[in-house]
Amino acid sequence: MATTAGRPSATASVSDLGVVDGLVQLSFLIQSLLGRVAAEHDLSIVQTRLIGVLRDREPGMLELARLLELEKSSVTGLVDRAERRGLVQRLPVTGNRRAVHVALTPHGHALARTVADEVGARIAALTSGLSQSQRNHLADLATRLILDDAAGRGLPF
Amino acid sequence: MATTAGRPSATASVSDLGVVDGLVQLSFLIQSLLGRVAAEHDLSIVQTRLIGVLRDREPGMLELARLLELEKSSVTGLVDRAERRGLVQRLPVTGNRRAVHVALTPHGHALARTVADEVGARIAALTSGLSQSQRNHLADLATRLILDDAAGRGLPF
DNA sequence: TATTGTTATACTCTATAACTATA
DNA sequence: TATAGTTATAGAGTATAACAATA
Repeated sequence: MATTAGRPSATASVSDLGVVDGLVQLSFLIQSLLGRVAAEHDLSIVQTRLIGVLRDREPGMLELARLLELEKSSVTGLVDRAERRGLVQRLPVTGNRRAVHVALTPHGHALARTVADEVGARIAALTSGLSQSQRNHLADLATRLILDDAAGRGLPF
Repeated sequence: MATTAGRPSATASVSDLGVVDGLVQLSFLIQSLLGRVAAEHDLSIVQTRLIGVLRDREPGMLELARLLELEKSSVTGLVDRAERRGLVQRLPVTGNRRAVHVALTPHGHALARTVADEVGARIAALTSGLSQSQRNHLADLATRLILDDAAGRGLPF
C-alpha cells in the first residue's frame, strides 16, 4: 500500500493511509473499542484507565494526576465516583496525615482483570488477520514509539 | 523485542509490550498528542474531530452522529458550541425544511488545516526515529487493521 | 513556607426521554 | 406514521482558583 514513492494522490483513500492518518485513525479505532468494552461494564474510558493504572500501584493523588495527565482536582472527583462505586479506596498513609494512597478494592481488581481480558480478546480478534510475525512487528513498532516518546519528554524508563 | 517465544515474563516492562498493550498504550499516546495540539487552540479532541470530519463533508445531524459515534442529541450541543465559536454553520437544505447540513466556516476550515498540520508535524517528530521503510510498514499495518475493522463491522469501503 | 489534597464554580461532553415540525 | 432535529434533564469529566490541613 504505502510505497517509498509515498506522495499521497488527490484521490488517496483509506486504502493508502500515510503514517500520520494511519496512527490517528488507529488510535480512534482502539479508543472506540475500549469505550465499547468499558460501557458493557458501565465504565467510562477514564474510569477504566484509573482502575488499569491502579492494578500494580497505590499512588497518592498527585502521582495519580501525573499518571493520568489530569489536574489534581479532577482526580479528586474521579476517585470520589470510583470510591462511591466500590472500585477503589483511599488509604491513610502512616506517618503523613495529609497524604492518602489510592488502591483498588477486591471488586475493583476483579473488574480491572475482566475488562483487560475482554480488551485483549477484542484486540486479538482485530489483529487476527495478521500473521504472527506481522503482529510481532506491530508490537515492536508500537513499543519503539512509546519508548521514543517517553525519552523525548524526559520520562524515566 | 517481541519474539515468537512471546510469553511475557513476570518482569515484562514497556520494553517488551505485546500487541495488545502496545496498541492500547500507543492509542493513549496519540490521543494525548492530539489533546495537547487541540488545547493550544482551545479545542477539545471532540471539537477537533468534528472540524476534521467536516473538512470534506457537509452531513446532516444524523449522519454526523453516525460518523462521530454519538447520539443525535449530543451532536446538537456539539454543533451549538462550535457554531457559537464561529467554526461551523447549519445550512438549510433546499427542498427539505426539517433537515440541515453542517459545514465549516472559512475560520473553521483554516483552523482544521492548522491543527492537522501541527498534528502531522508532531507525529512526524514522534516517528523520526524510524526508518522510512519502518514508517511505511507501520502505515500499512495500521491501514490493514482499519480496513479489517470496517469490514468486520459491515461498514462500506 | 511548601506540600497534599479538597472545595467552589463553571464549563464541555454525553445519554435518555420527550418534544416539535416536517415528510 | 416515520423522520430530522431540538429541548429538558441529569450526570460524568475537566480546569482554575481558592481553601484547609499538615509538613
